Amino acid sequence: MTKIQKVADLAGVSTATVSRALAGKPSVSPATRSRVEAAARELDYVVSASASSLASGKTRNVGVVVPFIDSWFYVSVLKGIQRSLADAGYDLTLYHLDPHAGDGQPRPDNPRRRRLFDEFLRRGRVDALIAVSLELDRAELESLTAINKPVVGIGGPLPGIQTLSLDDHEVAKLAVEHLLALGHRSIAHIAGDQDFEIDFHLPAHRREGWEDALSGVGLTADPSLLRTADFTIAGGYDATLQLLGDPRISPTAVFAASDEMAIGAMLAARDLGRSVPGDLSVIGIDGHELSDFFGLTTVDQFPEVQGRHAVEILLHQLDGDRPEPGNEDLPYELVVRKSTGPPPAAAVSAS
Amino acid sequence: MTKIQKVADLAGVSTATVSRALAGKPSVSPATRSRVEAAARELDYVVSASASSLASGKTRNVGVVVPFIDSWFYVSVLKGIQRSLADAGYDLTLYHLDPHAGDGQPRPDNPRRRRLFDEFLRRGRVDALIAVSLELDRAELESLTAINKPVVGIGGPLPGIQTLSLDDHEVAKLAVEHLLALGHRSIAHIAGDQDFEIDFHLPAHRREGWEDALSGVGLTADPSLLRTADFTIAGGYDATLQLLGDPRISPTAVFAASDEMAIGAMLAARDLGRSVPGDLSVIGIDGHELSDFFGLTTVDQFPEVQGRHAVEILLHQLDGDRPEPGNEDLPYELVVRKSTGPPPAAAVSAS
DNA sequence: GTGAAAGCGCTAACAT
DNA sequence: ATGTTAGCGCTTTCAC
Repeated sequence: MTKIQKVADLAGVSTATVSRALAGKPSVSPATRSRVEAAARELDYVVSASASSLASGKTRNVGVVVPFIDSWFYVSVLKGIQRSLADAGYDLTLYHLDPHAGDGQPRPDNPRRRRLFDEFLRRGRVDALIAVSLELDRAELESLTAINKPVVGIGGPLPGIQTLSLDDHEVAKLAVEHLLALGHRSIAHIAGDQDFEIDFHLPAHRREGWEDALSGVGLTADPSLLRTADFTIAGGYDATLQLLGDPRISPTAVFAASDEMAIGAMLAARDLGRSVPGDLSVIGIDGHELSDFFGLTTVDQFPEVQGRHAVEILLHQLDGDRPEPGNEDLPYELVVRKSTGPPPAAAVSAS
Repeated sequence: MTKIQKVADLAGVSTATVSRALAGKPSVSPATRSRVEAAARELDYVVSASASSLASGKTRNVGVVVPFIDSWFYVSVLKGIQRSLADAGYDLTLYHLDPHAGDGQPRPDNPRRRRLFDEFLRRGRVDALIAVSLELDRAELESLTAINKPVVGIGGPLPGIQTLSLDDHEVAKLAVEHLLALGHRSIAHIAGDQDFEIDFHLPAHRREGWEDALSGVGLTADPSLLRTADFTIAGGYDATLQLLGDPRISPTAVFAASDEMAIGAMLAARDLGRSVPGDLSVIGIDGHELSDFFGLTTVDQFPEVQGRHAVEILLHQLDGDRPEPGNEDLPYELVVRKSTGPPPAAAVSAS
């Protein structure tokens, strides 16, 4: 392995100058810089990450913690993060804390989780951290502030930390208002179930958005029009089977808390011989890659952009900018496709 | 930050002993060991990753290179890798080399790719590397062997490197033979398109498996029964529309090179009023999470297990075991669900 | 089984 | 603009 001294010798300068030249510091004359660069290239020299980190205290590596790595949303966010980080010359160390695998609630005594906070993050392997949909308890927040490294959270709020999050309440309201504007009055909701409440009560916020949009036009959310599912296509399918099979209700539209559940709803409607949107309108939230294929109307939340934005903030903080604790709302956008339309004439006249 | 000297002081031993005790070395008396552990706990001490790496040459970090991070297969492999690595106390640094974003073919001059091999991997940030579906050229293979770190490839073969791979030819043959055994004689194939040939010619191998299975029973693969698509549901849907719309052919079954394309085929058949498997049988390859929901018959390739297995091999090599260059076949399994059945009676009598 | 001491390879004052 | 030097915090011979 070639080390810095050799490069210094070949270039006829000191190791300090080599270090400066290669780090792109301004205080190096152009001539020297190019001689050093030539020598480094000649010798195929690459700085040792550990030596550099030890001496400088910087790793050029960012940790990312996600609750799931096999769900579309998190993967999209991760993709955005990875791209931006790579472009900035940073590595990305991936940590996974599956709340469904016991990495969730029982915080104080969850070994995986403790280990992440007590060991992995404190080994000094990362310069900063991005926490996606992680609700942290007091102790964890303290660990984070104790290591004194920039942290940005996607999903929030998190006290003392800069976070980005979607206004789930407003997003849901927008989706339901789209249906109301089309004339729907019996709007069912497929909410995320308990297991996902860990993410800052996302299911509850979206459910409340549904309720509020309805009361906005003088309607009350009918509990029998509410079903919960696990955010998957299969879950949405089952929930819709229940909704459409119940003779006591007759929803003309379904608002699902995720695109995957909405797609499940579309498939269920079709299997029951109901046309979408002729007999039933369906809307989701996400901007999932499949929503275009299925012609699903949705509220896009641009997860990849979320990841990119988080990195941007982090890089600023690493550049020395002061963090601005608090929560920033993320952009979203209603994308109307073919799964929503006016309610069937029968329903309108009946109401 | 607490450092090792403080722990040594508190425990009344030298820093060398603290290092040994905490690293679990055998040459420490039980009494000393527990005193050191207590002191470390008391002081909330965690070793500095960079100092440790610099002194020992080991990072306890593994690099993983994937071509895509937003496709089901790679995410599943990644999940398996991440879990196993975390359990073994290793971190995982994620590198992404998108062949579709110009990170593919033009190897010698692709900056992203060069940078990964020339810089990132040589900075000494990782102890080992897992390359998923990466076909490496001579120069890259040399870089890898030059850094003299364990490497295992998923997808292969790669000269001089230990690889794991699916026997795509056999897997495809099995899928088609399943259809043949049910009595099908007109079997279409939706192959992966050119863009994916980069992965060790996976599309070609699967297509050849289709051809060979057919010739095994004296049939010839009809070129008009072959379509290509991009491995997505939408792609499979379109391809199937073409296949079923062409009046000159009348396939009774479709073998798709991936589950997502197979699901697209099922949806297309349904939209055209053909029942699956009544009018058309469909089989895929993957074991995708959606295949169960759609009742898709498939050949499962257990991607998560692939990831776990790769880590297992790596850890052995890291433990000092000699690598065994060469390729190892991965397990697969035919999973019969409801998308395949005998061909319609009309087709059978017509043949 | 434990300690002393010599690095690991680089960066950052400080000096010039 | 460049060189000198003192670490960064740990691990690992080598002694004992």
